[in-house]
Amino acid sequence: MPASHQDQPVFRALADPTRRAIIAMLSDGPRPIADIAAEFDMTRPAIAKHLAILKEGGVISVEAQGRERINRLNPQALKTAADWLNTFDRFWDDRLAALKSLVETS
Amino acid sequence: MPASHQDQPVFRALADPTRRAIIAMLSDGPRPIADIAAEFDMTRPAIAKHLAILKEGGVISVEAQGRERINRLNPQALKTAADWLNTFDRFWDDRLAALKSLVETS
DNA sequence: TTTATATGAAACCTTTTGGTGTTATGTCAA
DNA sequence: TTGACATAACACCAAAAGGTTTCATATAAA
Repeated sequence: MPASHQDQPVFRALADPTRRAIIAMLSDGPRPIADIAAEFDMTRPAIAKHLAILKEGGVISVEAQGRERINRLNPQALKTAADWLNTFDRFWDDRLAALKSLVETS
Repeated sequence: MPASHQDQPVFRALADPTRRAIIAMLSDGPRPIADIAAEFDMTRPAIAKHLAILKEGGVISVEAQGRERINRLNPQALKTAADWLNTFDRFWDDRLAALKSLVETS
């Protein structure tokens, strides 16, 4: 899987430590903004901006539920980035690479 | 493998499309700066800055050779980022996840 | 030794990023 | 219906990012 121009929003989303922490947090289940913001030493608008960038990257989807907006992780976007990185896994993991190609061609 | 503060320089290095292109380029073998810069519509100092950021992230190492400086890919740093992302692979690849745990415990 | 080449390094500029505070809006609950 | 709550939507700011041009320095080659 070659480097694609389309990957940019995902990698941008991953570039900030706060956003990676949000990703990890949402992997335990969806949450509203205020709930997320409570975990950080940062104002809610700042978190809202991070969520907007995560959404642009397709990393989360947002669903309105009454007056709350539920943020849900969309792992497929992470797979995009993982796929690109795993292109290089021949450099560090020959055993796994061999197995993977076996599985994928079966 | 949990999100680590230590990962930041690597993810920062990956955030720019030019730098990802350089990474892909160096995966075919080490190159001097001018050689890399020739492939981009950008001045050499700009490329030099990107290389500095890649080096900060541990993604490349630089070795002086006469008046040239050879830039060599260091895949281990990429593994750091890949490991973090692959933490989420249970969401998209159950078959591979199962196999992986099998391999890793053998 | 002179000249060309490969790079480093500094000064500068514009845009983006990551924050803040404030105000407006829609929804739930008393 | 009134008040509290969850969020959106500014306007604003400082610092970092991503470029540029210019100049200095070290090495190779003529």
